[in-house]
Amino acid sequence: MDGALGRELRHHYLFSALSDAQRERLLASAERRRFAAGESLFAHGDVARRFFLLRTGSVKLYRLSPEGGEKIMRLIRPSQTFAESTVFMEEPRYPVHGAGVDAGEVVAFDREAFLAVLQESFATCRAVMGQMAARIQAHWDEIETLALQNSRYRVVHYLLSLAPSGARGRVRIDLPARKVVIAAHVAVTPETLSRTLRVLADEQLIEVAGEAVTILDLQKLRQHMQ
Amino acid sequence: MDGALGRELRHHYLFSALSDAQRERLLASAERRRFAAGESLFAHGDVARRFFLLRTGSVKLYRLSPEGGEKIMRLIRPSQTFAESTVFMEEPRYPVHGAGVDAGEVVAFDREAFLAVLQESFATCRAVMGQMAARIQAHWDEIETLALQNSRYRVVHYLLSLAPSGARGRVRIDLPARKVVIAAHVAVTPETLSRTLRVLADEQLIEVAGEAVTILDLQKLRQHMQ
DNA sequence: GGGGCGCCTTGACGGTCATCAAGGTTGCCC
DNA sequence: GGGCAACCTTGATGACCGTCAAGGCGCCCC
Repeated sequence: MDGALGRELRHHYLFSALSDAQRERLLASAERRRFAAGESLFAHGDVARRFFLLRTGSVKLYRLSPEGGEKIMRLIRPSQTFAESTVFMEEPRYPVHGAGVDAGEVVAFDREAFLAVLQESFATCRAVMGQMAARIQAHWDEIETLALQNSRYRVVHYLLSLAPSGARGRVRIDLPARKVVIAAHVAVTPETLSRTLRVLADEQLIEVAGEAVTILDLQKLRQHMQ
Repeated sequence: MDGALGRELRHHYLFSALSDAQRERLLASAERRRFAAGESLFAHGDVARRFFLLRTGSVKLYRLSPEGGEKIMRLIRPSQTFAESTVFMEEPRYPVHGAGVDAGEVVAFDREAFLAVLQESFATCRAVMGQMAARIQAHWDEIETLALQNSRYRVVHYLLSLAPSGARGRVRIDLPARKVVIAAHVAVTPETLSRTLRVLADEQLIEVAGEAVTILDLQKLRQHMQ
């Protein structure tokens, strides 16, 4: 057992309402797993016996288009959980592919063990439901982004979604991944992403330096969406 | 109290695990509401005190794009619930607009009352979580659809999503709404939808008669997506 | 330091689809 | 039946963005 991991769980809000004994039970059936960049964690359609907590590195959830293009549906950052929703499916199967972007480590929790613990803790049930509600809301946002006809709006919408909610004025953003990955996430080609950022920079709306994007005036950029 | 509604709830899987007393408590705080075509039920950003069960008619959940175009995110059919996820938000606000498409009636349940009942019923918690998991999966599918670059794929993908899962060969589908509405749902213009259906018909893949679309060969249409 | 390899950028071109505009079809009401 | 209003279809045009191709830039390793 790993003390650091135990502490991490105690502060993770999916697990914070559990007793120490319950957390230990969960961890007893969990598996820690290192993964390399590009390594697959699970495939779309696989039977889902586990869900995950990312400790380090980054992970992409994606699907493959008919032509083989990969559409990234979500980028996972450390201390986020993913594939929790499979826990509640009648016939649990992963609805997407999951693979490493940058090497790291996940904790893979056992579905059955988690369900057993949930049964004893309404507070944790609520946390899980809250988490899923947040996911659903994030999906609405993403669906909205993708439905935006032109790529410029999609990119701007995405940049705005990365800015802290309370922010104003000048905001520095670190892109969570390489630009190819970002492009796959907003459903444009890397070329178009590059060009779009260029135009935005030319219009003095942003500055780009590698993976650091600075929004020069948040309000002004927001207005551009209207 | 309405006996028919009570019976309906007993067979709805979000409520079926409740005792009669619990169902009555819920209904006591619920409101029945008739709505007209186009009438708003709630606006994006409104504080959410209620979630809904549609009894008759149809409802659209949508957002407005910068230019004022309306992107329909989900079409609700009778006996479906919607906006359940707001129940679990810290600061509950509707994440989309909701309005009638065809006139009908909803039951509006009180958020707090539902939470109180949930606390007493793990089985219902599980049903809710299952429901939300299904929503999340549906969202993945929709996000995938929208990320598909060309409109033809989007339309075909949508038609396929309407076919019963076990079906084969010739399948008749009734579009769940007028074509303008469908178009807004797959994020194309009505003109493009019309042309796309025309082409598919010319290629002997489907037949269109008003709101009835017949897929002539399901397998063949599926292959067209690869 | 130089070569090679990713990654990103820039350019040219063509297909797809949104837009604008007009015509057709259906159903309803007087 | 005639007129009107939705809704849908069809046509013409042009902008946008995906594709292909080439060039630049940083980084690592020899």
